Amino acid sequence: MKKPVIIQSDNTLLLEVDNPGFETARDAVSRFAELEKSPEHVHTYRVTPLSLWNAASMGLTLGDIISSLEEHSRYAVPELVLNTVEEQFRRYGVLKLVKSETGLRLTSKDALILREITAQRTVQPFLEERVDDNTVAVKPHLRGHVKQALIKLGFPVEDLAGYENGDPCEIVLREESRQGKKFEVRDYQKSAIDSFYRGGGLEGGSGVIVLPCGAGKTIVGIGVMSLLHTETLILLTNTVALRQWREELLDKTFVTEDMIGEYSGEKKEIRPITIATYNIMTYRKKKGEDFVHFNLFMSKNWGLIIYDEVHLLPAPVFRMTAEIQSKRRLGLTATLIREDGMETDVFSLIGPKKFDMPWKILEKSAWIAEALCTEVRIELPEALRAHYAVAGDREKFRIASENHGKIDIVAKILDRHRGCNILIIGQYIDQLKEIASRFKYRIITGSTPIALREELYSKFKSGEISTLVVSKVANFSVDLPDANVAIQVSGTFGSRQEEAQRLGRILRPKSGENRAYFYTIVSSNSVEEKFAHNRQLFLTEQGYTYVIQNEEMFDNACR
DNA sequence: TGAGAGGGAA
DNA sequence: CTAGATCCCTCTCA
Repeated sequence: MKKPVIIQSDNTLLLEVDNPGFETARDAVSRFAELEKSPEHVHTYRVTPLSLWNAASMGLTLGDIISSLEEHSRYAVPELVLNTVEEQFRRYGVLKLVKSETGLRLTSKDALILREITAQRTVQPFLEERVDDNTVAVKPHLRGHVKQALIKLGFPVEDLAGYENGDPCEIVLREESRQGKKFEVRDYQKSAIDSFYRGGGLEGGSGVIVLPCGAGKTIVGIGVMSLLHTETLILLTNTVALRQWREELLDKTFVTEDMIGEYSGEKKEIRPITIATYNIMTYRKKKGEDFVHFNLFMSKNWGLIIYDEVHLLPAPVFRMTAEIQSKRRLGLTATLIREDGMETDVFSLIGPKKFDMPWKILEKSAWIAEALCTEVRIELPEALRAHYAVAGDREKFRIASENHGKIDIVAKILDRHRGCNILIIGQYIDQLKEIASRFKYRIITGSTPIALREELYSKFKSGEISTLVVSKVANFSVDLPDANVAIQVSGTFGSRQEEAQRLGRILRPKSGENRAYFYTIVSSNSVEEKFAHNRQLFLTEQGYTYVIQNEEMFDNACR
């Protein structure tokens, strides 16, 4: 039997999808390589420095990686690839930050590399005197800056300088939630908590935990808090998430209401456990002035800072985080991918990836629903084609996205899943309004008042309403109820995390048949196809396949 | 005092 | 890059 992987000397790995060894190879390779392209038959992964460093920090050894490559490769692994893998992998840990009695030290067993590095202009401002051949003193308050500068030179630092303990705060998990339901931390959540707390040698260090939507990231955060027993600052994206965290804390721990503070536009409470939005942290009176609420970081002796949805962290919060490297930091996310090149900042300032679990494995053990993804491709109607041909690039995307023909497909899908809880998700308000009025469904957009949203959500939950039309609000609002069918009629310019979030909407485990359906409708032969494809990359990496159908195939499948 | 609209930011 | 959503502040009105 031919093996599934072809390794090319440019560090890309080609995986044959139809090969019987595909799944095993994919699971092995995705531990240390990133998915780059995923057309039908051959998927391309790339080994990057960052993917190797993350692997290294998760405890994978060079031997593991090389034997994975050799095991799945059809031909001999190119010498060039072996060399780069080895060189990049070894760079993690060449430089270490440690604490001495007198301060912070950068050390390396390799005196030559240390000399070369410390001669760099980008690093020098953060350094003090040389101690010996293998040691340089670092300005203690510039710990984050030096790490950022070094990773940009290609040398990720292993930060062993330790952490300051914050003020104590007792956080004890309940065995029964306040509503009387039995509460148990799931096995994979325990492993996640454990790999954060013990991984890397320093108790309760810093790093990122990656878990799919619906897999209980809040519980992981709370679990870590219950090990550290310290005053904690929690940062998150919006006020709905804020309330959700608060509820979970009250429900799953013995923490009382007066211990939890809300720091947002409305309230400015600072309590042993304080929950704040990123937005307020980045607020300033005028452009270029100081951040008004920066002091929140210093206002208490925090022992742990939790960054929810760490992939959305705004740049100023990175800068603030550089200043507080002696605090323990936990990042939570469903998708570590950032499309803006801040990956190395996450790595050096929050920490390396500590835990990651393929969605498909959670699906197998029924912690999340099984998802069937279908991409339906339809032609642009004759009337639009002429207009499309002469339109500019931006306009083309919009024309393709709002393709009228999509509405007929929506009708067919609705027909097929009669009686299910269905969400119709899209990006353009006009398009969504049209769909809503044609099928007589209620619509929720950013301008829908909170009270009305909640009313519609609860009707949806109770089954009074079977179908809702939602705009981009669906990407953010965590309290959007559970559905088993999602129909995506348009999406943004190829954001992988958006697709993941949207699929996450329907992944909460279902009673009965534990299965969910995700449809995305795309205009064929248009710019939309390319973007749709890019959106799917992350999910493909996680092992989901999109069944691609044209209109005719889709009709046949409906019969 | 609180609700609600409007503006700016990223 | 779009269009959309969010959040925070300030101002106004009752």
